[in-house]
Amino acid sequence: MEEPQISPSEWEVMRVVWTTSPITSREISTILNEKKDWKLATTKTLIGRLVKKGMLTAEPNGRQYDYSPAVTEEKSVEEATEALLSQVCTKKAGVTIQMMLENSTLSLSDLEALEDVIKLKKETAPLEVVCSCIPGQCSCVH
Amino acid sequence: MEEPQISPSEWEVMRVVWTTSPITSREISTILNEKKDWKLATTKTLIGRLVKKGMLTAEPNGRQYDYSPAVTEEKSVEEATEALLSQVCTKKAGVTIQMMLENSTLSLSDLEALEDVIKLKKETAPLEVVCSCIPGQCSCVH
DNA sequence: ATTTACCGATTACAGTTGTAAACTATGTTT
DNA sequence: AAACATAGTTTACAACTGTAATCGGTAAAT
Repeated sequence: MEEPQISPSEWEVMRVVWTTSPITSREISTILNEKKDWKLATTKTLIGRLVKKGMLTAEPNGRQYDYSPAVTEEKSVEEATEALLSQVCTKKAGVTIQMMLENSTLSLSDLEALEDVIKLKKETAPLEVVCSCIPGQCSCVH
Repeated sequence: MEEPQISPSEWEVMRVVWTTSPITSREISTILNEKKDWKLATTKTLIGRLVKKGMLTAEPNGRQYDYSPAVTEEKSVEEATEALLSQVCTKKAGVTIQMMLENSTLSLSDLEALEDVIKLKKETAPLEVVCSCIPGQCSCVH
């Protein structure tokens, strides 16, 4: 029952389809040639796997297909962030996000938006986050 | 020259060693039994792979080894966050971080620390982040 | 001294991922 | 009509992952 994941190479393809859809395999391949030294066959393989995983839909159009995303980029990014945060103790989510912040270039409006979110969250923020790690997988004292 | 990555299952082992080291394979296995239905052999395989990848050091102690981390958790988490952000347009780093923020439980002091970082970043923040995606992989107008 | 328990190392084996060639069928060009 | 180009599909194959059994050696227990 595990949700199929989008692998890094597959993600390259998804980004193209998220940006432009419907789109053909040849167009996807042409776009990706700017970044990846992939043969057309490689791109086709990745597209095929994404269709099988239910990440892309394939609409027949003549003798070829028009591909479109079956999942949104937002949802996919969200799942990726959840996967990341699931790997650290809940108490470390703060410093992890802080690290990302420090390592990213953000615009003034990005930062203001973040401030707004933080301001809101402060209204209901706990004094302390509870750790739910099993004993031995983080340094919190249970 | 690719840096070997820590797989999700291997990450479970790393978390134990980051928390307690030096530590033996049996101790690691015992701790993880709380969370994973792994046989001792499975844990040993993962430990072996981590040693081979240079993520753990193995110090002989009698007829067994004491394992310790060869990489820090901070550095590893940092690389994981970089990998995540490399998958989205630089212009979307802000909303991505915002999403993580919204989906996380953070303490008051976490939020205040974030505010401090943001305040500092605002001093040198650009009005707009430049996108460096190849054409077709994001919706920015180049 | 044997037997037993336990250690790391080797082998196993299917599924995923990265990367692509070969194949089949159908349009297109000459 | 024959040759060619092109679309998707099938097959390939090594590396990595998840999960574990088995093996070979040694320390401990009888």
